[in-house]
Amino acid sequence: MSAPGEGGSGVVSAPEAPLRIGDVAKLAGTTPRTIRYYEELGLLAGAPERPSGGHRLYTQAEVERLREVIRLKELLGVTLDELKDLLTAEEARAAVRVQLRREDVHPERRRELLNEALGHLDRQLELVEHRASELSKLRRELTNTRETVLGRLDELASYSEMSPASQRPE
Amino acid sequence: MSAPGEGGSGVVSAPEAPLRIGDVAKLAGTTPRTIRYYEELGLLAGAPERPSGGHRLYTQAEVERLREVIRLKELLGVTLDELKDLLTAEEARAAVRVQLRREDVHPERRRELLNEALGHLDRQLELVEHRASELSKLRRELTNTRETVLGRLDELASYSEMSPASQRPE
DNA sequence: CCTGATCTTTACGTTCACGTCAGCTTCGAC
DNA sequence: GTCGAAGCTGACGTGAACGTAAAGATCAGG
Repeated sequence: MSAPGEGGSGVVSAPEAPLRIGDVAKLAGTTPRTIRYYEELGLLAGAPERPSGGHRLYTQAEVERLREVIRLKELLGVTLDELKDLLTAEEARAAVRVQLRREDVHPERRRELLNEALGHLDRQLELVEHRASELSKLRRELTNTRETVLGRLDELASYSEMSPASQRPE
Repeated sequence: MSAPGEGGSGVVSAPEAPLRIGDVAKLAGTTPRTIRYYEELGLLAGAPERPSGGHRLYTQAEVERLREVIRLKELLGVTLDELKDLLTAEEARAAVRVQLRREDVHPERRRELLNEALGHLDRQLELVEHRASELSKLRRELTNTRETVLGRLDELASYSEMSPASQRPE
């Protein structure tokens, strides 16, 4: 995906042609309205780039972000507000990463930041793991029932073998 | 939970004192309104027992059922209508079980019923397994990130050891 | 039998997560 | 520069899943 060598000008590493809201929507499998809504809620950090005309412009990264938001929404089954909190924490972590890039951060502060990030991660993990385990439980229950049904079918087949009377099932 | 030996009369195996809608709601962690709503949608098979006054009466089994409905709703993240379909299939399977109890069912018919049940189960399993795997994926991603952060913290600790300058973190 | 708590139906209100329409501006391609 | 497609900002509409209020009937205990 993403054809290389597009731009006529000699800019290296693909200048990432700016995407318009409609394109982003299609790429993420949603609608412009939804994107604006998420932006309004603060889920998508209202595209700061609004050159000349008021049209929103996005990069591929924003598409990934949107995809992630949608994915999390579906998987976690939380409200958009709750999701916002989670993502805000996520962004805090990203900010922390930027901070940590610098070498002149006091090691003490470094630890603080890392521990904070750890806390956020653990909160999310708890949520995810709980749901995951519940789902696994349900899955096991269903597979068990399935096995039972299969067993009954086998049993039925055996009987058929023994009594050649009711052969030819179809 | 559920204190044994309650009834004064000598009826064996607990006659299951009939529950009223408010009790059921509390036991299942929801509200009467929700129960009536589910009943209206056909998710709960509108309590056929309405002796004398029009008040609904339930058994413990109905509570379990309600709990299951709520559980599935949360875990599968489907609409109540979709959930109804799933549960209807589930009930079809229950009906099949009753049918299968009888011995005078033609083996051919038996197989049909069992295969039908299998189909329903497989549909549900597909749904559940898909979600479960997606969630596991997310869980893995989060744990990985967590490991990375932990690594950074370790790294930080090592540095502290090497340069005794910035000791005493607190 | 009285009374307060609980239940009944009916019906309108509410929140979430968008859909949709209106009126206007902007983009892009010819 | 013209013109249709796409975007913009309100603003109102909508379906799902209940909440809530009203007006009356019923139940359980003293």
